[in-house]
Amino acid sequence: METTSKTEPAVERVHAQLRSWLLDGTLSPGAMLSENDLSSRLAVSRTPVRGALRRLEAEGWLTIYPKRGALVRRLSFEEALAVADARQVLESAYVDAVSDEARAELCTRLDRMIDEEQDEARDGDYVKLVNRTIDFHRAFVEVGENPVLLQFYDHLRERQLVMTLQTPARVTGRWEEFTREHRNLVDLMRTGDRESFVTALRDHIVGTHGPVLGIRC
Amino acid sequence: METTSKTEPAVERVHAQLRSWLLDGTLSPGAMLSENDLSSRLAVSRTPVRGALRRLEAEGWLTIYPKRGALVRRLSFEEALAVADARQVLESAYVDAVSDEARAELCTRLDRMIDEEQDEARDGDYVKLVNRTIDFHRAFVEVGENPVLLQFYDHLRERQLVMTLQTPARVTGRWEEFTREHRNLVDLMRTGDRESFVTALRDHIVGTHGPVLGIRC
DNA sequence: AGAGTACATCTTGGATCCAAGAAGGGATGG
DNA sequence: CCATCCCTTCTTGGATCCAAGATGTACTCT
Repeated sequence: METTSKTEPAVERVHAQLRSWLLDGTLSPGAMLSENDLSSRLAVSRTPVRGALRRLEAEGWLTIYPKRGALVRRLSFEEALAVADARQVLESAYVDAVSDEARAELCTRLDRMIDEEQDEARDGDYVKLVNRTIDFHRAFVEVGENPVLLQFYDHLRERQLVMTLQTPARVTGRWEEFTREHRNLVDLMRTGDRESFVTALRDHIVGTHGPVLGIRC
Repeated sequence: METTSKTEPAVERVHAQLRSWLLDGTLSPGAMLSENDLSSRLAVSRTPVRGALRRLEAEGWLTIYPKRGALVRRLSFEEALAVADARQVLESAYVDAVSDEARAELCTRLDRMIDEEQDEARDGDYVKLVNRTIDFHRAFVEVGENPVLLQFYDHLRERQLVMTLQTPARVTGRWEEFTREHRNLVDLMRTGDRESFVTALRDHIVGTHGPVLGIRC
């Protein structure tokens, strides 16, 4: 039987720490990681660090060059486009492939989320606002109730997050526009008009991440 | 130990070997892996084995229970359904989201593949036939020219492959039907009728994978 | 002086050592 | 006779040791 272990292995802690450093920009793409440095900084030996690096490599965060070191992967322009396109595919996957009740339920939920978006935009709480928009887009995938796709989607968003961290904050005063586009997406979702939804979503994603992709890479 | 190729680290070889063992059924779901056993069998120390296990864990093949060992993951019924659904989402992603020329080109290519399917079905070359059908379905994703999605798709197929290896039942006499359904899919793709394509694809995948809830087609 | 080479140093990869914990078995008590 | 507890043994996780390769520098030869 599987019982929960009392003590968490060091490799888990190291992996979690490195992962959070990757997500908050402490370790940015192009950085070269030293096992010695990490092990001394985390007060463990090189063994758990190596295990964590292997995992992060398999997760697509790093590329390990034999005898040379671990490099934090930087997405190419083509890969960044592919990530955005993949997001678009997943978010529009269930527009016309889910029951009417589920779709109606989703739309009321989305409406609530947009209302909260507007409140937070008024309050100027940008951090919450960003999280809210992430949840908004994620909801289009959640409705499919497919944990495999959802996990992959989260992976895509993490990659995008790292890319945006690289660019100097440029999202400032377009919240009104975003909210309007979000409302439009919900309307199209409600009517089940897949064709229009796809094009609107593409414009929205390209309009949001396009500058990031174009300016910086 | 000293004559190992200097360009390829041992951990790479171990990882590749374990991966192939997972794909050919030598290591089947539910198996418990022993580091000592693997290291002696592969004539390396436990160190590269551990690294390979970490990578395989991150790739979703194993779950490592601390202080207990590595278990080859067995997909639950719900996960198997999710994988099949995810495949369906990806294969139908570009039915109406790609240029007419690309779609026409794809369809002629698919027609050729079905012709070769029939040839091989006549010859009774089932191994080639299975690979051909895999290529057939993959082509629907390839047309999107999205390496990120394609890699994910391959991952899904690998998981399905392992599941089919688990089931002793082999589908042998339904090739005519499969070919007919494939022709139908190409027709729907050619007209760009997404609605019908999705339902036909769902029936096809469920019809083939449902009975054993492993894979086939 | 410039280029090529040899060396010194640093880092990673593999092997080994040691400790902690989990599984199994046997003894003991109810 | 069965359940519980302890002890032995085995496996994994972490730390350390050693070797091989890569980098950078300084020296030498033309």
